[in-house]
Amino acid sequence: MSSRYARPRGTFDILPEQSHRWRYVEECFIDVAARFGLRRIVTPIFERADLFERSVGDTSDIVEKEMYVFSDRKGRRFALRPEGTAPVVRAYVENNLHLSQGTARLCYSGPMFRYDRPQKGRYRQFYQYGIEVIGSDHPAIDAEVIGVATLLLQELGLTGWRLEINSVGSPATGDAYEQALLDYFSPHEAQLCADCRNRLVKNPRRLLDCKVQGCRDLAVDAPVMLNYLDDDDRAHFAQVQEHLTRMSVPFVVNPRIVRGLDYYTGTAFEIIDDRLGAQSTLIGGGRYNGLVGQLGGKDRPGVGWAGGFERLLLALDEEGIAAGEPLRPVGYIVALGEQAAAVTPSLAHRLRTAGISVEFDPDKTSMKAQMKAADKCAAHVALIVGDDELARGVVALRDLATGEQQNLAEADIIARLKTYKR
RNA sequence: GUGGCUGUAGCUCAGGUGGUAGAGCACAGGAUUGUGGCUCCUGUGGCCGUGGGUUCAAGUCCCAUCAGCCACCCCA
Repeated sequence: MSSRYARPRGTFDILPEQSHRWRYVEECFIDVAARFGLRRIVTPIFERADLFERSVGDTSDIVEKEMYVFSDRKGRRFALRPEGTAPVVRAYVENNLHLSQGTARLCYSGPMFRYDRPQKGRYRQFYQYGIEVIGSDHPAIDAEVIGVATLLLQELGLTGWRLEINSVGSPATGDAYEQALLDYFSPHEAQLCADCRNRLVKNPRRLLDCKVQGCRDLAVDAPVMLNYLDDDDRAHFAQVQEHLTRMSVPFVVNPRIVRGLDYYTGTAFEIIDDRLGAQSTLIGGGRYNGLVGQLGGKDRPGVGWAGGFERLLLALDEEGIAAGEPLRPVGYIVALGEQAAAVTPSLAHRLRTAGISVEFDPDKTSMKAQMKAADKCAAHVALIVGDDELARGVVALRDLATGEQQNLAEADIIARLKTYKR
């Protein structure tokens, strides 16, 4: 149970019995993304620490207390990436993608790192998949981006989620709104919980979704962001909704949605599954029209989202969806006697060269043990080779599901095995 | 960073008030000299998370620490 070197807190091993599910889900994501013209981009797992400090916001929890920061041998400050958008935008700017693509459509997946207290659906090294579309402010793009997320969930067979959308406005209207919140809540400061008193100075919008009853009562009559949007933002948001409706993507407007990262502007959305526990956000994202310019590029609008693989798998568990199948060999070679054992490796290699998956275990010698192993690895057929078969130049091919068995010359085996899936 | 619960075999867990460990599953072998799944029998497997303390004696009591789970916070 206790090994000398335990894995770091908040990390996990993906063992073979689970790894096929991860692969399945990732392939499903890539497949859906491809239909939208989203092409894969891969960025380093660590970046200059200030990339995140500037983009995500240096007063955000992420950079204040959750980043894995380290210095290299020359004293440069780096951070294990806590999120995917800033690195993608950095790559967009650095490689001048605005010149080669009209609107860049990108997708990515990989590990992210956040020094959080682990709990259900939250880890220190976790895996995200996400998309970013950079170069257009058109509301159709917002709707399309959201559509990628809902289509993915739909194709995975998931039904227990809901889409909530909001518009958080531009920096200017956002500031005005936050001031309105302060004006509203400040007189009641004494009635707020300790966390909310802190939010008052740090992140006023978070006052809206406090879980403490007293704060919730106050929040009921608080100013609503949507009333502070300027005409452009309001029209944009309305069109996003229109497109979603025409796309038959069900959504609810939730004016309380807050995004935790500073770079968000305009459309914000979350896909929530309440069965996942406290960490119920399956996918979250929104528009970030100032970020590209802020990171030194031409001023280009962007929209995107990210989702957590762990939470997606949790949701699949919740709905009893298998998500792919574990690897199983077509054939398992059962070698009886030393003569057979001597030719088994080469037989296996010829079959594998022909594209057929076969297994055998030279450490098992009894027929019983080998047949059991064939059964356990779920092989479709057992290829039995003993003295009789060797003498006659055949292999006994036993279908493990039906029990039917026949002798075949090696030349015929390959054609026969190819009739089995995988 | 805060709080609650929990750490005993590979896995899931039993082990009143302290007397140096057990089950089921899994695994291995056998019943069945070359035929798996089912059944039965047998067997392997344990620094009882780690360190310290109390005691003649600690899996059991006390302290610390690490880890897991869940929640707060935050977010994917």
